[in-house]
Amino acid sequence: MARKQGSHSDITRPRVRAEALRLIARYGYAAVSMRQIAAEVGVQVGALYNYTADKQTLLFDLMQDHMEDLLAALQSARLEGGARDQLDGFVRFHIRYHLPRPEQVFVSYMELRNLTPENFARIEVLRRKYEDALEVILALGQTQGVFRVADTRVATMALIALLTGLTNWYRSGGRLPLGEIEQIYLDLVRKAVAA
Amino acid sequence: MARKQGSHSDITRPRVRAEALRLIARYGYAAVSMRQIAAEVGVQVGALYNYTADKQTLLFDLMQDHMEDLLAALQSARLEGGARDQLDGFVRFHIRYHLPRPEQVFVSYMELRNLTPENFARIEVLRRKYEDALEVILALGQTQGVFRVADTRVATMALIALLTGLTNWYRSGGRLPLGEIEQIYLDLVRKAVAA
DNA sequence: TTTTCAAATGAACGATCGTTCAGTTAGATC
DNA sequence: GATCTAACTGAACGATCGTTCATTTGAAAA
Repeated sequence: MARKQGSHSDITRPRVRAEALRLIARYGYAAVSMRQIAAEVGVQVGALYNYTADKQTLLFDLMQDHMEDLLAALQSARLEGGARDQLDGFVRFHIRYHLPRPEQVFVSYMELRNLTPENFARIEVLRRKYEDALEVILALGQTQGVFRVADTRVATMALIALLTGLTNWYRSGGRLPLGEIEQIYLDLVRKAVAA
Repeated sequence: MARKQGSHSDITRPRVRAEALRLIARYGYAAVSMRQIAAEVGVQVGALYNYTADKQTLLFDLMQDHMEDLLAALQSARLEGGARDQLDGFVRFHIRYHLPRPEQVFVSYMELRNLTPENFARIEVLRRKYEDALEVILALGQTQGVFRVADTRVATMALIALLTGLTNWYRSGGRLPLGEIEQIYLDLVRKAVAA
């Protein structure tokens, strides 16, 4: 009979994920050893292999979970209305989803080269879906005449880079409150694509 | 008497730098061994230590050289005229300097966490100088009334992220020629900060 | 109380790591 | 041709790496 309550794995499994994410975000995948992760969790290194096939899979799972959670949250946001409203919604969603998760964002953008080619391809599919959601909005605004960009794909890449950059320098408790920064980014994006 | 012509070090030294840069850009600092670098150069690993004190210094030197070359090139660009002209000049300079150097850009932005705290602080000073050059332009345009941004510092960080993002996805021989992409980015930046 | 097995230990595997250094080599200098 | 020395080799150092596995542990199930 499988143990259903108080099972150690229910506690240890998420802790492995959490400590791996924290350490990899801080020191990088290649610089973090399985022994370091185990020490932070409070187990011996061998115990980690009850929860992951190998180190590579642990990294991939962290990145895949992040991308799938991101896409699910975007779906739940249910962006509606005209292109302008949808763009506002996307910008707000992006900022509010990413800022509280600096470690996931950092790992998902910095450790791509440490994925095997197969795993890399699978993450790229998910990332592309997210980019496409923005491009669809830009294309809609273009046909509605409320946006004017020379190329929706280039504008998409540019805007996502602009938005994601915020995660790299924003620190809570900084000079400006989050709401104000959100408004500034909203203004920059609106103007950049305005007709 | 020191050998002045045909000295092996005149050949080996730049090759060590070049192969280290190439490998680190591809696999990451922590994932590249001194033996890999030596093998690419075509020497034994011990020979590398004629050219660098240790692996950390090799990384730091690559990043410092990049930042100093960047700042020197920016000085040489001699941006003049009104704020609008200076902003155009900065955007063009940034794109034209960074795009031919994807490896330097990649390493300088991705390997910051692998620097010792002392070396990190020294690189940050250089990076801040570059950011400040753009912020001065934005502040000038703000007082001249040709730009309108809610916060010059936030706008600076946002624009640099937007511009640097180009280096991450641009591949020569892609769908659009470089000149066209440059024009698209120029339009996005101009509109984003427009009064 | 006894049984059961998920969960974790602890030790070991071969491989690789950054770094050091005594010794060899080969080209410029005399 | 002899001398000199910058440049490099080749071997070694202790440490650490990812991964495996027989064994132990302890709490739920019987």
